[in-house]
Amino acid sequence: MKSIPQRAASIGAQLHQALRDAIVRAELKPGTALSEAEIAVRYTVSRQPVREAFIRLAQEDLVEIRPQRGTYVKRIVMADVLDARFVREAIEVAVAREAALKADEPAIERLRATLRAQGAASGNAEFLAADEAMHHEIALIAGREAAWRVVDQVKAQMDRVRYLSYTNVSPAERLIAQHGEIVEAIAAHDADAAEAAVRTHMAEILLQLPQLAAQYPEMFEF
Amino acid sequence: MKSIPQRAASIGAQLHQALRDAIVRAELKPGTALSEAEIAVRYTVSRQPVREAFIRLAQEDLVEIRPQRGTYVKRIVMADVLDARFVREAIEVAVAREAALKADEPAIERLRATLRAQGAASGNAEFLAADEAMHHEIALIAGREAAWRVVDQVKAQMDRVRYLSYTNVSPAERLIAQHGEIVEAIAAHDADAAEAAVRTHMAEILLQLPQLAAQYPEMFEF
DNA sequence: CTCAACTAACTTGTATGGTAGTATAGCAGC
DNA sequence: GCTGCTATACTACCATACAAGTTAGTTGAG
Repeated sequence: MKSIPQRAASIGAQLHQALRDAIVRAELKPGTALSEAEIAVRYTVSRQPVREAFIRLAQEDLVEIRPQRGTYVKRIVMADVLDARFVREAIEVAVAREAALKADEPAIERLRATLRAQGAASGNAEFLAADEAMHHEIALIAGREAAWRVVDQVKAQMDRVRYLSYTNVSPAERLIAQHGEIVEAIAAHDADAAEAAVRTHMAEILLQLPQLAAQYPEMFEF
Repeated sequence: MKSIPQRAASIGAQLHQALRDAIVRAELKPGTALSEAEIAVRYTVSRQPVREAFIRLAQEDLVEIRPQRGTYVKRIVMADVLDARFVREAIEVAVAREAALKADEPAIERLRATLRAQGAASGNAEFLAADEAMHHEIALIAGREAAWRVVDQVKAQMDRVRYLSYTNVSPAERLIAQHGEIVEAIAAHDADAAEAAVRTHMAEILLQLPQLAAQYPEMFEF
């Protein structure tokens, strides 16, 4: 871990990261009005970097810029979440199949390690981080880092939903068990089983969605 | 076609669109140095909107902004093209399967119409536009507009390759025949056949890539 | 009381000046 | 001829000022 000086990222980029996190974690609630000027004074920077961060966020569909009117945290649109799920399933199925073919012993051990880490996680945020690490690791094993970046972008819409409830609707053990099946399928180099396990896992969010939409209606659209 | 006044998009957004087109069509060659100031005078606007357009392009991996150094049109990275292909295949396979299940008679007729339009297309740009229309139509039939937006973004890396050669390596008849198979599979509501046809079609670019990389080495990296 | 017009306080969009970091060409010294 | 410093001409980045559009509230006429 030789993290050399590494020129600090531009203010605009830092802001983008910070705001993105806040939106995904629902600290900035859907529908909230942002304002270049307001954010600028809060972070004691000029409006320009804030504006640039907004542009990045708009391109990720996390905020909506309405010219001369204001910039708003996008409400969670049911259809968008379902579409994100669809895309994510398609990509992750293909990734998992490749991982099942390519996985060697050390790779499998790394997967099992992330599984144990997730079991030991305490708290919602930590659990979700471990969840993400697991999926990311599979992509790395398949040698599809770029594909993971697409998934990472798309799944922001899904994560917003997951962060809504501190105690997830789906119990942790259930999700960990699903992860276990994926890992074992990959370890067995069984691509079909891996595909099936991923599809089952990806269907899980469908169970949470209606309940959360009923619980937080002001955050959803439609 | 009632194109109401429709507030003109911001200069930054217009520039983004224009530059994106120019890059994908290889009018701006890979490796070219851009410059906020230079583009600004060329379009007679200030540097700020140019800067914002650059940020958008950077997020799409079409340019690389090197702080205090310059902004460059990204070279075509072989691995990126292959990854884009991988993601696109994963998504379009899933989309085609859904389309095969959902397609009704008028939808099938629209597909056949795009096929005829492609046969009548003259010139490379027109042909590629028809190609894109075909894939887009399938996504619309499946009701996966959002998924198509992801494909559209990812496939920019592939289109850059396709625009390199005015006479595509793969003859038009061959590609049209492949499209025909996809359409007929969807018309027959045969999801498995549709999947197979899409995978065959997506493999086509793999044949062009090595030849083009050899022909235009200065545009590639690695 | 009703409603239209004006005003004031917002919003994002654009232009411009200045700053700091980077690359390069030229010159001095060896 | 080669190396190392220095001036200079770039670059992206940030701050600030101004412009133009939107919205809400207030005021005044009917």
